[in-house]
Amino acid sequence: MSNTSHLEKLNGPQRKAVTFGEPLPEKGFKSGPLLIVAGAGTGKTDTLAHRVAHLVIHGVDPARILMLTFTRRAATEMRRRAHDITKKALNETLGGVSQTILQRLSWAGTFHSIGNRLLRHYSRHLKLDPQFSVMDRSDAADLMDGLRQELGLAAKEQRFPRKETCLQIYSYRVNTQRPLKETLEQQYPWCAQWEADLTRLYRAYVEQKQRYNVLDYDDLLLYWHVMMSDPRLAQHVGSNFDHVLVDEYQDTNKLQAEILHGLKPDGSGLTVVGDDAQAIYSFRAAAVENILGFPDRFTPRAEVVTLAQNYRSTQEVLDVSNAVMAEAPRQYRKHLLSIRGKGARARIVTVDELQTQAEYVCTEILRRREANVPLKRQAVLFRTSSHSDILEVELAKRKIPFVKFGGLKFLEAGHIKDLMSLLRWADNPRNTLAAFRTLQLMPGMGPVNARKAIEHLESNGHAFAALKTFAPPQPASGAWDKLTELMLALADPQRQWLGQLHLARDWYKPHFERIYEHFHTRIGDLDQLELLSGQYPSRERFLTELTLDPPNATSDLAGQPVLDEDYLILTTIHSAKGMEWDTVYLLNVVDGSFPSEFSTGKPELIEEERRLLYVALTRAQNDLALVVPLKFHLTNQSRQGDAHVYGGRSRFMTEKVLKHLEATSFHGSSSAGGDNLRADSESSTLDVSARLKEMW
DNA sequence: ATTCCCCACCTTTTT
DNA sequence: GGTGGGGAAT
Repeated sequence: MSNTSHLEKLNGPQRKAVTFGEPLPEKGFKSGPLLIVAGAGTGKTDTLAHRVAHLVIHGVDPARILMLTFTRRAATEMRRRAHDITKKALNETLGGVSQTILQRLSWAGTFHSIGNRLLRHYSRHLKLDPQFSVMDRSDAADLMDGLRQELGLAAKEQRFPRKETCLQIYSYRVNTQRPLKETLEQQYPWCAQWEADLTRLYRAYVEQKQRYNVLDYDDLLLYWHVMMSDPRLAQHVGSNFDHVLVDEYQDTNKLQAEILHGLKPDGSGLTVVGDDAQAIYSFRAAAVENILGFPDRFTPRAEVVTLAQNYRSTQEVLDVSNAVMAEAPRQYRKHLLSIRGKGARARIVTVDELQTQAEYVCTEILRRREANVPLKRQAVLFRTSSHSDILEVELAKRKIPFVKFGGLKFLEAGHIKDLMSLLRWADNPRNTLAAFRTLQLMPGMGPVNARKAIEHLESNGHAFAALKTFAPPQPASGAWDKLTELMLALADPQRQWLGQLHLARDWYKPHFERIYEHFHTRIGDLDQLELLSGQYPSRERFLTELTLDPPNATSDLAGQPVLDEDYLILTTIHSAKGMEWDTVYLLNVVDGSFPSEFSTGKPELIEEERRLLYVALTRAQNDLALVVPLKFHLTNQSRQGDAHVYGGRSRFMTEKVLKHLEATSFHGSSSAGGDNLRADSESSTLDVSARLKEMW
């Protein structure tokens, strides 16, 4: 094959990973199982994308290439890179690309979203109604809570686990495929006494979901998994794909590994990429054993290619990262080597308190920007979403635009859930959870009447026409007739999606204004939701994809135009994985916050925190600053109280690590004087009285 | 049966 | 600052 220009920029191991296997005589490409162990910044996603391009060049149908990842953000990135690189490679080797080839490269996404697609497609083989709704986490918790009350578990004399805990246990047990007893003993020992009750609860939970025709996140994997445990179905599903490529393999769990195994039992065409040092999802039942044990799952063993050449960061940045990992008791000997040379020394900056930290970061960001590093090339990372609160205020004050990833819960807001419920119900009349919420939006409709109405509908085969024959309580009667009309309109299969959200909003408006005291502050969200709805081709796609892929940044809510401008990135470390920036600031490098106080109990949790730190550090290309606020307000303490702790630099900042860091400190305005005011005589004088008059 | 009001609790990380 | 639970008023 002379078509090799796409390989030119790759190093040896990368090229080996990209080309592993052999072209088939006619067209197509055959390969055995392949594991790519790739340290941070070694170009793993790029390598994966090049491999996709390589397959396509050799005539593999892009529609028969399945690309899976664990997180949404990685899925987006993988899709984008695969698309770009394939396009480029095809242009160079074949002298042109037909757009349809690229469009066929559509099987790329998270395990959950691909699961959703496959389940809807294969639903009739699974006795599954393809109109199923996908519940988000809080829907699932609501459902769990209802059953918890119903079964009388809430009123135990001894405290029964809370709904979130119940759900966590359930999810962990499902994703690890281990017995409940074992899950309880090892992960939730304080709940071990409730094994029998929990089993009862979970059985009811599963039954209820089936009755409502709803699936939770775990079900998307679980149903897929069940589908793959039937050899004939598994063979059928697997035969859709010649190649399966998985990114972030270290974060997959048992269920996902078994799904892969079912898709490609002999490992043919299976490529997985990962880095054991970046495993940070054990709380989601991720199993590092997946990646460690991958080669031996197959006979002959899977090929292993290791990438250690780091393209991203300067050696100074890598020195710090290597030093942190070197202290992990369980040694991951992977010494990252930069091809970029030494670079600037990474800094550890001490500030007196959180406000100063915010000021320091803002000051530095602007300074870097003057040095021609645009805001987009800079990022602020933190352990927990709320850690950026104070910084966000300061950024707003200084008019520095930013986008925040992770933590934000647009879909959790009550008014969004109201509207989503209404649409979910219209989309899936059996979705009683959605119906229950929607019905109670009307005045005079509480749980009891809502249940009556639902029973009435049930006995009429869930036809919305039956709403007409139900007698609602007096205060609801007006709203009731309008709801009947609305639901019939929305349920009409002829009705196009465009405009449905607007119809729903019209009905919702009076209830919205009655229910929420400060409804004005919430109207913007409804506008956003309506705007967002226009981006989806159908109601089902809107509901499902918004649940699986919620707007993850404040920017998504701030509207599109902002995205053309320069903006700073704020992100949790979990959401930052796979990303890179010129300059990275890491907040709160303080014990209790980093590692998180919730993780200080068990050694393996501490180790995960260490890997998390490693992920954070290795995001930086050129400039890295760790910020250590000395006076750290305790979260979770009494609100008015000024409780705080002093000292407590992160335990990961040992002598050996500090050796690679330049220690400095920063004094902000608040530490300058006792009265907290800037000694600043230059500020222009204000004619206050004139200003006040201007207002009228 | 519903609604309203007060109080406790809250905040890891993601699909 | 918001939400969910519990209890009293309507």
